[in-house]
Amino acid sequence: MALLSIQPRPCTDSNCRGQHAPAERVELAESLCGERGARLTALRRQILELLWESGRPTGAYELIEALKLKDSRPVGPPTVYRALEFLMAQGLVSKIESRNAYVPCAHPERPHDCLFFICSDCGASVELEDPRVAQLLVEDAALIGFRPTRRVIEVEGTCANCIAPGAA
Amino acid sequence: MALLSIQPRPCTDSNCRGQHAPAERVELAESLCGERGARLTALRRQILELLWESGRPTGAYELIEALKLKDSRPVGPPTVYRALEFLMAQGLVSKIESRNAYVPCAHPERPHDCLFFICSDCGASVELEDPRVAQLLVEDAALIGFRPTRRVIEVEGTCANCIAPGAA
DNA sequence: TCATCAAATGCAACGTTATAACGTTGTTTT
DNA sequence: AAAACAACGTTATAACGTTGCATTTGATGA
Repeated sequence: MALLSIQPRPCTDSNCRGQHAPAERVELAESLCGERGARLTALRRQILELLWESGRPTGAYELIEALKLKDSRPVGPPTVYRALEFLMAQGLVSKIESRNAYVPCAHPERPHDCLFFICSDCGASVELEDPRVAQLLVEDAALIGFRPTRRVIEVEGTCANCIAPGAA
Repeated sequence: MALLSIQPRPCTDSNCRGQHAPAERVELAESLCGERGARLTALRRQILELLWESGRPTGAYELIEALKLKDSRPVGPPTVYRALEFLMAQGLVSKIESRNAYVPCAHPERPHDCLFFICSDCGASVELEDPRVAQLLVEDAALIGFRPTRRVIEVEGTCANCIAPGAA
């Protein structure tokens, strides 16, 4: 259970290559929800924190376990899934479909069709924005008269760390 | 259960805009497996047929039901999942991750990183190839030192038929 | 302050998707 | 025939997700 190791996590977004601590990210979520009149309750906030602290796509049932450890509050699956639904609706979290797992979004402040690169070795995921890909998908959709609503782009493979394990 | 309605299915692949009947597609699969020394057994073939006949992403348990109806042979989940695994390994079938469902591939004769457009209304899916998207993903992966193995690109939305229901 | 209402959460049961573990069949090779 | 192997069958169970309803919480207004 690496869920409780609080670590900054690299943000490899094409527009932003700094480092962000979970706390910082959660604060941003807080203020965004404030602006929008959406309620980031204690539970929702806690789940978002866990996702930031995890550093890899995390399953709903893993979150349930982590919440049990964190404050001995037992939470059922519906509760967690509802919280995830809220977080996804706010653009704060995305689902990794190929893993049935959830990741926090680096840039919830703007609409985001992200690419996810997921390492088969270590399980870590990296989020990237590429407007060129988004544009091509729009064009391809138009070709067949298709009106897109949601995009899922996930690339599985081996991340830089796991290719060259010397450079931890 | 629309699984047993045998219909040709439009192939909207960027290189091929004709129509293909399921039988034709299964024959191609047969000959490909022959060349490769892979065994397209009765069960595997039957599942591939069902997928071509279905015309939309189809779940493993739906296939189990369809097999029951088709020849009163009861088949368990592991059997179906193994057959799907084989078909995917041969490039004959892809999994639609956002639906937990499976579709036959229009062009198993060559390696294929396909885009899938899935209609939220009618459930139909259309397969498209776009080398430009593939190329961008390769570039983006290189940017972060990532070595890709598998790509999942799925666009949900509304298909042309469901946007303009007059033109059935 | 208190009644009220809606949103959020708790809870039990259930549904769906996928795999583990182990046994059987059937074909090929020797 | 016996060994070796691939495919398939069977049972159970893991993993993921939802429904339906009861309860709590928190904002709003008389």
